Amino acid sequence: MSKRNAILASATRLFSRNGFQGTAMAELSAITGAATGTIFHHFRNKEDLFLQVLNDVKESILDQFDRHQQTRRDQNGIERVEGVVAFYLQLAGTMEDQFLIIHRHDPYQMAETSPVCRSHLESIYTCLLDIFEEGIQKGMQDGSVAVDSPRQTAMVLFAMVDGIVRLNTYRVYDAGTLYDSLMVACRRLLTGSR
Amino acid sequence: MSKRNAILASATRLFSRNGFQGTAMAELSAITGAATGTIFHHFRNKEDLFLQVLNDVKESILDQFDRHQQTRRDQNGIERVEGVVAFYLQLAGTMEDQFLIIHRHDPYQMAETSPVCRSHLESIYTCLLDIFEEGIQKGMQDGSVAVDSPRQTAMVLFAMVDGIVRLNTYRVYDAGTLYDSLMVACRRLLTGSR
DNA sequence: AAAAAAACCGACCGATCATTCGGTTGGCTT
DNA sequence: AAGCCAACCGAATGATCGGTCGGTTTTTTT
Repeated sequence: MSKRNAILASATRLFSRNGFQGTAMAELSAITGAATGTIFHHFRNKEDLFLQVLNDVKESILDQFDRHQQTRRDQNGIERVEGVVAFYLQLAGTMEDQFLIIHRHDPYQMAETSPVCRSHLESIYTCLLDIFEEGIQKGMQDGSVAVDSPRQTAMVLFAMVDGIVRLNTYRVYDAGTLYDSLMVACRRLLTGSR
Repeated sequence: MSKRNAILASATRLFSRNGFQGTAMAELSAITGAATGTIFHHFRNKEDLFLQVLNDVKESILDQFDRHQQTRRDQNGIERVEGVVAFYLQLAGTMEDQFLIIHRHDPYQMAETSPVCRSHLESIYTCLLDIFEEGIQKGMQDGSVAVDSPRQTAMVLFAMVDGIVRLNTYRVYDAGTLYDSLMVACRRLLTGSR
């Protein structure tokens, strides 16, 4: 692995665990074995490094969902939505660091001054909401889903699933056993019945 | 207002807007007019100050919900739950700073080393979940709510409502128009129908 | 193999950080 | 009025921070 990629990988872990301000370039240097000069040779400054990390996070998450979408073309609406929800929960576990970064306040704070950062965040949310909405709309056509507004339902659904993921990462309560309840809630939300 | 309270008030705003590490004691000193020596006279260190702020956040949030609960003794189960959801959304607007603090990663990170911090967080979540669960259980008795597990449903419901609040504060998408959709989702989740 | 370019190094810099400390003030008790 | 103590002050401190720079090594190009 090139030094640049090693820096990016370690930065992802440090930013997700300790946050933007809690991550020292000296620590990143010590972990990767790259001199601080090398880090600043590859990245203009700390914010630029964070932006590159966020870009990788965006690309890997969107890539995962694109791949998932292509394998589920035969399912009906509600099956697709439930599949996406399950896949989201699974990804939040396997790509913990990436999800932690977009769950922290760092990128949203940076988005207030950096259009690039805002663009990354919007890409992620647009993609996720589109996928939820697509399943809902398909369900409205094949009769497996009955809601008023597909977009708003997608947002509420996303807020619910993402909220569960957060409860899980915060570890104040054990939300790990909520999988079944979440699925029941998801089905109720989309059909109005069990 | 005493200097101590002025420090606490300004610290709440700074911690919520800029986070724990993004808040400088010198800035707090400049805003409040208190010398840095005065701040450290009232609070052992920065973490102690944050803990006091979090304690105030806990007390004010719990106080608000206690007061709200006492005025709704006549409603049936689902009305109470919907009332709590609406009140939660309203509070998230009027007590924006307090909610921002418990939405940041700062307290959860501190909770890993500080039992006091963890205790505050648990108090908040326990109280909120208990209130949701109480309404659900009342609804199961009077027939207005039909779910399997009241506690798990309370968690899913809370995750959904809190997720909407987060979507709102992050401002990547305008979630301000989701009020009606959230209420519909809430009702469906609790009854299995519109 | 020579030259050019890119990757890499680590000592160094100025700024900023949380925290300390010796001293002053003002109200309360005796 | 004397004594006391908590509130308050702000200059000073040592550590740490992001970032720079002049130089060396490695890779690519010609």
